[in-house]
Amino acid sequence: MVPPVNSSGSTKERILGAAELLFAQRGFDGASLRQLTAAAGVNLAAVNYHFGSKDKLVEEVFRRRLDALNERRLTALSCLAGAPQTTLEEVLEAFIRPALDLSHDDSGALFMRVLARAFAEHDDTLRQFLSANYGHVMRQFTAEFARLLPQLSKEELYWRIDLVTGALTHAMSGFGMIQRKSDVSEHAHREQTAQHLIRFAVAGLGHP
Amino acid sequence: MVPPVNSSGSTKERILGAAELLFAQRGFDGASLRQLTAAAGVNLAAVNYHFGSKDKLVEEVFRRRLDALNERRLTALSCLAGAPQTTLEEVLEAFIRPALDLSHDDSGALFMRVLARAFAEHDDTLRQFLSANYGHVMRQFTAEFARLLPQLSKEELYWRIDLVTGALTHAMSGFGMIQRKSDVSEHAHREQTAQHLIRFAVAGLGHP
DNA sequence: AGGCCGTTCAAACGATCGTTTGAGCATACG
DNA sequence: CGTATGCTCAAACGATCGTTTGAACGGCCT
Repeated sequence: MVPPVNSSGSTKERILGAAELLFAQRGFDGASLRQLTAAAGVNLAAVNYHFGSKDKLVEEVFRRRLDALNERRLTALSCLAGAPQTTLEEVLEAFIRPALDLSHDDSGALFMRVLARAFAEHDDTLRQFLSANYGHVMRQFTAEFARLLPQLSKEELYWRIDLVTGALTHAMSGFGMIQRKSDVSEHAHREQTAQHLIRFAVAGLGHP
Repeated sequence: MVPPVNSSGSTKERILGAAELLFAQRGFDGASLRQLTAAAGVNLAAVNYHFGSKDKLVEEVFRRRLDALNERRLTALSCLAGAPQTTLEEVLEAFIRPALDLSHDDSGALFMRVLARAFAEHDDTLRQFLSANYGHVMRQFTAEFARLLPQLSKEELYWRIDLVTGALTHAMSGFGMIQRKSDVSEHAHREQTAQHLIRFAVAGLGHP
């Protein structure tokens, strides 16, 4: 049913790549270990051998991408902290750009779909994992937003951050689907996308 | 594992109610017909007898809510069309209010979770069903947005609508979770929520 | 009463699920 | 050379999945 796609890399990485693809296409429940290992071109037992269980594999799929993504986000944010006059747009750029760079290549775009699924699932185990491992990133950005938007009540700020998060997740989860017009360069398209997302986020967060 | 919850109504409606709850909690794949029929207090075979298959049951869960929801949206929109000077805020109110009214009661809020899941799933069958049955609603609102925001290019408008849709879906899918503070009335809380969503949507759609 | 029809029921169907097992293979080290 | 060690493999495990079956039940009509 699912043709083998990966023929390079270690067994662990072939599994992670195939998992990212099939989790994005069919969900965590929908993608079976048999489809997954067949697509990766590895034995069925390899998942339990290398990762322990299917759930641990799911966690590893997230960890592989989010570790690098959130590190880049925090780096970009700390670079801004040095500047005397940081703007809302710059902070949002520090948050959005790394995610856009990630979804630049196909597998990265697939991961954004996986992430959007995880948000919609409302699965407690997964939420606790994400909160425990990457909650500090969101907390740091939230603090910065609060500093830049002192006129907003705490409740109002949380509402806006929640709405912006939803918009960005929804938008970036669709990147694998929409066809880029061939008459614009890859770089120009990415720049346009970044502009759309950032200007929308600025308007949503900072409107009077 | 799942206690029976429904003890009133016809078999079909008990199934639909339990399906809404379990689809929201565990997803379309994750909720089995055995859990579902046990929660509804009906026999396992009742689903296939009354709905034909599990997939048809999923469609019926959507149809039951979306028929009324989108009819109310279109009614509210057509009421506005008569007025000489309609504002962006009024059109967004026509779109958002019916959904908020729906998620007023518990089962309605659960359905918003189901809807958010369907968006994240990117399932082709389900998308075609939604597009075929309710695409005209989105098209009508889009036309109204285009009329009210003539300065926006078609591409820019689609981007903003997509982002606003994502924000609203994300926000409303969480309504079942967050606890309302007991010191504000139900009605006041709903009014505040509506204000947050509408003002955000106005800012996201209409910013210069 | 008797036959019909819509509905419910327990039981079973084959398929597929995540996981485990134990043998087999290769490479590295003494 | 012998033997650990890390990994892969086919095969099987019990559980659970969606769906089907045929008998049983209950109200309604003639």
